[in-house]
Amino acid sequence: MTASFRRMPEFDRRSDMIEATLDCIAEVGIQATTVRAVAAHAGVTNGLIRHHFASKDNLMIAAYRRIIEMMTEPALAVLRSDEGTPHDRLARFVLASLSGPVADPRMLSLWATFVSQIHVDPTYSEEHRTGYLAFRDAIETLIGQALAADGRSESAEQIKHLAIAVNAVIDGLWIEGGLSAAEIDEDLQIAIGIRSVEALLGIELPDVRQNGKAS
Amino acid sequence: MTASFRRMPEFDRRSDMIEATLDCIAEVGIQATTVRAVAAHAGVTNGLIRHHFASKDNLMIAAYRRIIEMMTEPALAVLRSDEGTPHDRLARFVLASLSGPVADPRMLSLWATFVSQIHVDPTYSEEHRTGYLAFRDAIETLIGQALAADGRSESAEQIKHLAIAVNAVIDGLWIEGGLSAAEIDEDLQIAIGIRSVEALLGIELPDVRQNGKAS
DNA sequence: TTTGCTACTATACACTTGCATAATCATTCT
DNA sequence: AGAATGATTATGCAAGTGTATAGTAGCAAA
Repeated sequence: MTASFRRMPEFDRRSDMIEATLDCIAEVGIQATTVRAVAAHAGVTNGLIRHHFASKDNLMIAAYRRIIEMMTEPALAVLRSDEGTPHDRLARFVLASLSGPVADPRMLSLWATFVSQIHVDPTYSEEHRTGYLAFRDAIETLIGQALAADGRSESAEQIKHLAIAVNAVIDGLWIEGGLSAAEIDEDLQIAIGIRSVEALLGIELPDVRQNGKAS
Repeated sequence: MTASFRRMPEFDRRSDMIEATLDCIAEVGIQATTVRAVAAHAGVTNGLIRHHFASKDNLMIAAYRRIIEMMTEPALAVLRSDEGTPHDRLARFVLASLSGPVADPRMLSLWATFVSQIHVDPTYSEEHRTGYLAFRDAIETLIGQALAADGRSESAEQIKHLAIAVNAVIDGLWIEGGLSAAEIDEDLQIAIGIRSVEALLGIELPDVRQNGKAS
């Protein structure tokens, strides 16, 4: 007997499965994230996964791409938008990196899972590189603009070093938040982030909390 | 036919297997780190692992404990030693966290592997908490002493927030170093770390590079 | 040397794994 | 309506999984 089923557009089904994969990894870990477990989570049979993704590896890579996108998108959106002063945008960049879905502890589990694969499978390594460089370039650009607006004239290399430091604080706070979970207040975390960036760069940032696109 | 073997003291064999487990995880990932793979790496049969560790889970937990120890020991050693000024010790703490075996990219893979398990298995969660708190308390203590030495009088809460920020920079730089591997110079990484801590705390740190126990 | 202990090996078992294959059923095109 | 297409299910397989169990052999004590 064959159970009845609904047909779905290619794209939606793929997304469903990728999302189910992420759910599985976050909930039961990569070891228990089998093709069957993902299928069950997505409400389909395991055979279907192989139909849409040639192999489990492909599914995992697709899931990794999705995670990178979810983690960097909010912050990169700030870079793309030309609204606000450089200081404003820098503050919103920090805010975007430490709040919302990005700050979800679940995201840390997923990120850690894939990071642990980077030195194992070169495919992950490549995916990581792309996302990482985009993120740090964004910080570098924003820092450069903010410093320029203050009439400062750091060298390109100095700016790069500052970007590394700022990137590190953001990453570190993000991890700390994801690991300590409910223990640390998200608002406090953000406040520390803003204050740290101010200290690192020697600038003052406006308060951009909550209202994502304040003018 | 039974192959010949050497008997070893309980402790050494356990250490061997834990080390083999870490090697496996770093080289082939947690998925391929099977009991048999670990046994092969340690040069014993799989049955022996179960003899020394009741289950694979126990082996993994033991491996996690080992990693935590390897990662925090050098820095905590700085805290324990009473040599040098507070500023000196703070600088050496940063140095210890970003150099030597701790900075080995392999360490990042291992760390990420276990972090990805924290939200899955509460056992890992507990192990993590212990190590993490010890580390951040150490930073808090060192910062408090350094600020006091400069005649500053931050509140306990302010110091805690600064510790969170400093911890974040160190963690972030450590990760950045582990992921970018040979791309970033370790000395530069350390220099950025020291400079960042100086900026975050508004203090000046001595140069303690290479000579771990300079006066 | 003999005895006892247990670290250690060898083997097997039940179960899970990713993947393959063939049969179905929903949809679309003519 | 009828045929073609391909998304979807059902089922099976070979390899690999953690673990259990029985036997072997190194080593210490007598």
